[in-house]
Amino acid sequence: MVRTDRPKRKQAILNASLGLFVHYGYDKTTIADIAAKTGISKGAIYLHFQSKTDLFTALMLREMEVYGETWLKLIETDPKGGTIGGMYKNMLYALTSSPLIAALFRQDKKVLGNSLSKLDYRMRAAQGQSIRHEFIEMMQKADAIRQDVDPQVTAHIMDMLGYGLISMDRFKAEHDIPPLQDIIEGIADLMDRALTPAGGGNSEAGKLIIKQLADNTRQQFEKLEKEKRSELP
Amino acid sequence: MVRTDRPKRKQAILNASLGLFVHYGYDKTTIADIAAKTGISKGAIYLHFQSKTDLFTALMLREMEVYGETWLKLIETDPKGGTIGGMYKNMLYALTSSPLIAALFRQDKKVLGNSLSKLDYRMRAAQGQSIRHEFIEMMQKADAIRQDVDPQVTAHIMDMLGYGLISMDRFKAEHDIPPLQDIIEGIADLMDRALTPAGGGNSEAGKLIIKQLADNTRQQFEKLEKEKRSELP
DNA sequence: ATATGACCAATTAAACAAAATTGGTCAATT
DNA sequence: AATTGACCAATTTTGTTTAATTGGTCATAT
Repeated sequence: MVRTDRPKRKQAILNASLGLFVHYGYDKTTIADIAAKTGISKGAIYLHFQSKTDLFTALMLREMEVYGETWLKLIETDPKGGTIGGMYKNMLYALTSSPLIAALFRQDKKVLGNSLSKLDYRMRAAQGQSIRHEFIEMMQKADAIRQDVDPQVTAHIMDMLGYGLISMDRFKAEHDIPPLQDIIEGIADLMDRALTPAGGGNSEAGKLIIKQLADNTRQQFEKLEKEKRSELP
Repeated sequence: MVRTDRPKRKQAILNASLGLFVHYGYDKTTIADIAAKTGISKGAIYLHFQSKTDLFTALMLREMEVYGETWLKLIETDPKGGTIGGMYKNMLYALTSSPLIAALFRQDKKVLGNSLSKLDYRMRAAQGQSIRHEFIEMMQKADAIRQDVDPQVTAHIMDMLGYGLISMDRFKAEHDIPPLQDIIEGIADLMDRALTPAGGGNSEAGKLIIKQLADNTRQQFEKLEKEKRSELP
């Protein structure tokens, strides 16, 4: 009777698989690999997860929650978190802090595997994590963004930048890309200058909306996780 | 002796192949296809081009020149062509006006073929068509861009937007993408607001530099074409 | 001189079998 | 009760052979 801390081991498995999935991709990572890296046997994996797909989904959900929490923490900490630039900056920092979420965001088949469609429907729910134009509209109503910009177009441009941030390495050599932090700060500066209303805008109201959005996102992820947990008693 | 206008037929071949290359890609487009679409025989193709690679290179060079000329014309016509936003807008319009150049810019293997490396070295010369930070610096010296932005980062962000403009359809559904023109105008507006110096900047000096850049690019392409033409008498 | 299309060598794709790998199970062990 | 790892069916990869396609040529025709 070798008692082990079940939740702890479960996390250890997820930790080991995170590195493997990011490095080798879903298809090329085997259960045996994960077991070996965790330091347990193959069978033990199935004491915690029904299947490989199930393991991957669980990992994704965990990462999503980390992402949401990181984001929320950044917003609360950042005194400039109420401006559109500050908000975007924090979102990008959170995004780039989790390589798996970044892979999901850019629909990276190398990482996500070639049979992405077979994966849990929850994955797809989270894929729509792009900037919604409704959010831009809310920020406009709160006077945190200039009234005369097109919400659809602005949201799309923000998506382009988010996409570019995690994909440019495919098309530009590493040494031609400035440090990630510099790019993010540059984008934030650009956004602030271009989108802040003439009078400076209402930063407090902005912060409230952004907090709402981040919390919404986090709750959504949490709900997905609960949904999943309740599947198997 | 069925006299035909050689240059005219050569262009007809290039016209036919442009559509085929863009639609089916380099690898899946056969010489027979091109001949059929042009309405001539397979052998006749080789009266104008040494090889398939040669044909493709010639087409690319032609498209590059069209791109350069389109750009230059837009700059000269546009009264706001001296601002950074105006400049970028015109570049993007020119870029999106040629699907092959766009494919080259985003290194699209589907279109360019899987053995891109075997293609003419000239192709690779033209791949480096990203925004150079030296250009941003020149614009700063001419007081057409704010002094306090980082040239490297700004150039890179512009690259990200250019890349996003021609690649987002891979990652967002067609119906979630605003009309191309709206995006380009939106980006130009963003650039102008964020990068124009406080006093409004020196638009005339800016225009001069931009014209120089565009003309430089065009001349570079022209030189490549001459280089190529002189290879076979 | 210009153009054609049958023809060929060479590359690529299809088909198939054989070998190896992998997700998942379970009797045996601790 | 917890854990293991040999085991298995099923899928994936690899190797091989055959068939089809394709870039390019050239004798022939106009």
